[in-house]
Amino acid sequence: MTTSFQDYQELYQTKLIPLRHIVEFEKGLRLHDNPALEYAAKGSDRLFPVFVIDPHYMEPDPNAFSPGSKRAGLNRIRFLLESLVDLDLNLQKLGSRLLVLKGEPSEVLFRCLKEWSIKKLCFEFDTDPYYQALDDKMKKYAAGGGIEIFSPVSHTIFNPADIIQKNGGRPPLSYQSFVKLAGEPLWASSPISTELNWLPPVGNVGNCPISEVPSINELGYEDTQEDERTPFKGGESEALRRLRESISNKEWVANFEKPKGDPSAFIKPATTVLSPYLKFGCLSSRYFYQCILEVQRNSKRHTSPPVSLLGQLLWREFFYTVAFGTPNFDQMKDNRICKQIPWKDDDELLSAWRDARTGFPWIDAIMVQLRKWGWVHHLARHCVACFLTRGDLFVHWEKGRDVFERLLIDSDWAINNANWLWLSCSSFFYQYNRIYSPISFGKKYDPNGNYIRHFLPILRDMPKEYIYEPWTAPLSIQVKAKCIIGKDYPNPVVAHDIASKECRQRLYEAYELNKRLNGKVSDEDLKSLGRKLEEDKRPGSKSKRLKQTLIG
DNA sequence: AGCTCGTTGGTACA
DNA sequence: TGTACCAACGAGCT
Repeated sequence: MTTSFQDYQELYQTKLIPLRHIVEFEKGLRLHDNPALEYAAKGSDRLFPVFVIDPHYMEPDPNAFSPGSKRAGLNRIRFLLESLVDLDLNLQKLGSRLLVLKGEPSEVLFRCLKEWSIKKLCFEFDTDPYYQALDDKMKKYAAGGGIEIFSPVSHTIFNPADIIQKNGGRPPLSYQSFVKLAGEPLWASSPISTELNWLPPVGNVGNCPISEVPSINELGYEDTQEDERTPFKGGESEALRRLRESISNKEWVANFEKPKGDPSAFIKPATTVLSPYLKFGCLSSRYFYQCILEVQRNSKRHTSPPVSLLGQLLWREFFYTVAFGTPNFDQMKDNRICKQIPWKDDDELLSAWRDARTGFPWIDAIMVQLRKWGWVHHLARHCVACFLTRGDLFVHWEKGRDVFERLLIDSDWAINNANWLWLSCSSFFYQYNRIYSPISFGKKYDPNGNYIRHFLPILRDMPKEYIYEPWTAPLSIQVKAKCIIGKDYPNPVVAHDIASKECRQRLYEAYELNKRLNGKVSDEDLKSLGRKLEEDKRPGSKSKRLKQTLIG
């Protein structure tokens, strides 16, 4: 004989069956300011803190271009595992623990809900398409089973849906209009909860296969050497330590100006490096916001958005909002805010860029740091993204996006795609004449080339006069520096002066096409422009025309 | 239709 | 270190 749903209701009310809740962690790997966790804990007798290891995300992929899974490089997987270990430890301090399960997340969760007779399922609201799909499945299932779902917005400061609604159903497309719409968060003047001092005990897990947080080896990876690993350690504890360290220098916080940061600083990075902790929710963006606000209130003067530290958090909010409100945000096709541009499909140029073989030391050093550390300075990201797309190689921004998405420990679906749209002049930013020089930009910050020497040791002994353009060094100098260009270090894949001019011309024509067709550019239109541009490139081509003739 | 403004360019010149 | 010039974009507002 089975027990009906109504019978269960009565049993719960009379407390014959303890009230069992699940808090499921996706991002939000923290105890502080975690509304889903607090709500799940409230009024429950048994709390099951769950994390599901999705093989799709975590299983080794031997075909990938770098160690890791299909979707994530090993540095980010390690960062995630460290964050889970820390979360588990922090839960244990309150008499709870993290229950790790493996499998397709919705299947695993359905089973848990059934096996543990769960009444409430709580998880943080997530705007990423991958989690939206999962969360929708869970909501449908729960609705059919009389299970309450609580899914608060706590990964971002503002609710993207609110902002979009305020703007008449479409996301604002400029930073300033976003800031105006967003205003101050409701809780800006009243402290948010950051202390959690009690959790209900974990219930009997029955037949569900629970494991500890796996190690890298247990997931099937061979561990990399220490100098190939990111120096940044995952977890809430490390996030809060880093936060306190950053904000302890009040003057630095108050006077922060992003564009003035030094992209070549690597012993002590010019920014907080809190991005990976925000990405995984080891650090609450709302708590971070509150901390910065407090420093500003106690300072005589401080910088303002967009360049201030608070302004950086608002960029994150802006991009989350646009990404949430724009269908096909992560591609050029069928993306209403993305310019249609006939990018080249050139795997050789792409792999030269990806594998740090462009022959431009500034670019290659950044790509080495990206691969080893999983983090590079914001402006360094700009340089390599511009170089790959509109600046020099004219390779599709989606290709570069994929590489960043894999290698960055802070790679975040909304922010990564937004920045590639930005840097490729596909959306948000359109001044395609402004191209970062792969030679002079880095030199400005680091004339001696210390950054290059560190990440490209083959160029360690190259005199500073040539280190940004080693192909110009006389052979005798190359011999003395033990680095022959073309043998020990590659020749440049393009001549920057020529390549960048050509890119400008291509962008000009693509913009003209978008204007003429009012953004409705078909595949055929794009292909035909692509062919025309290739034709123009040929020396002595009859169809070669300059901008001036087109304007006239 | 016209206006202002825009997270962070490069180069030449004072 | 500051400024003019390059060439001239779109979003959002009036």
